Amino acid sequence: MPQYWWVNHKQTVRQEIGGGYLWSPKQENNGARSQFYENMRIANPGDVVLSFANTWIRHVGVVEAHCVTAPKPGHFGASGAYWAQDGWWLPIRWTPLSQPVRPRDLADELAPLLPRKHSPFNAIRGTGNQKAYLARVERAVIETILGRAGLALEAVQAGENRSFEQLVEALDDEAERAITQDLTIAETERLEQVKARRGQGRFRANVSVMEKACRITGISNPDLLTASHIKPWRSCTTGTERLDGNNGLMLVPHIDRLFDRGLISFQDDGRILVSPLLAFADVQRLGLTSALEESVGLFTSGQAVYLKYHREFVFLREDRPEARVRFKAP
DNA sequence: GGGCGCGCTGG
DNA sequence: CCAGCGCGCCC
Repeated sequence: MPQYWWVNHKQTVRQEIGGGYLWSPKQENNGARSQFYENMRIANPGDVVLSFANTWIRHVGVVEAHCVTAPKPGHFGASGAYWAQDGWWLPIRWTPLSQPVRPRDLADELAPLLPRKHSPFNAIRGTGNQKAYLARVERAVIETILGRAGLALEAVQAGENRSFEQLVEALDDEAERAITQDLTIAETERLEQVKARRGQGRFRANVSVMEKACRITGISNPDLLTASHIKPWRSCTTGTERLDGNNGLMLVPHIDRLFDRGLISFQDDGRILVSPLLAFADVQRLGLTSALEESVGLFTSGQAVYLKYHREFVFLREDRPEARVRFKAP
């Protein structure tokens, strides 16, 4: 069953509609959790989203794939200058409404359908709710809005979504262009940084020195392992970060993706943490259950330490204390 | 299209 | 309580 969402995004509506995505920070600037940002991770492919901006709903979208960690889009410009550099990126296939809808005109109909908390819209005042970004709504809200727009929900859902791999490729292509166009970096160095995107070259060599097997599955055959970034390659801001073996794990490829989505991660005591968003069936299918049982004590002094922070994980090494991030209990 | 006040959320 | 943040409104 799909879920239904409503996004308030006046500040970035042009970029997000034009680019076919939603982007949000992972937490508020003071580190506080935001349900509206967490919803970016809860959204599934096939979910339906209403786009609200400047008092109008002008687009409806279908979520194309799960969110991934990604840097703040460069073309946001001055909008959201205070947002963190890294956030959640959720690909959306948008459809414009030939008859845009002003929810204020439907306030009486919407009032009983909207949630009491985390509502994107105040039906009494007839205004969008400040603070709300991606908000969960009932199917009936979508049907009411689309009914007024003269558009069937089925027509919106019909159509091909791009695959997760295609979308992530396109996202990474952007980061790669930035590197290849940066002529302040020597050409050989640019090449190595680009190779690191695929877990190849000097990056792989650096990681393999310290990581001899996949820490989740225990697989040690190098042919089956990908050199994966802990801080994703597309989010790295320096060549050092892109090539640093400290910023890597040898993982089997589908585990690599789970890291990218923040669904599995290491705690600083070495335990593997599985996000509640990952279904238990997935955990079993991946063969993670035994790893979970035996996961305590994977790390010894001097090895990489992983910290849980609002269900997102950053890494640090004891030999790089300047990069230390304070542990915050969930 | 950018700045300011307002009201909801979370700490 | 206060801080943060995105809307409505204003220009």
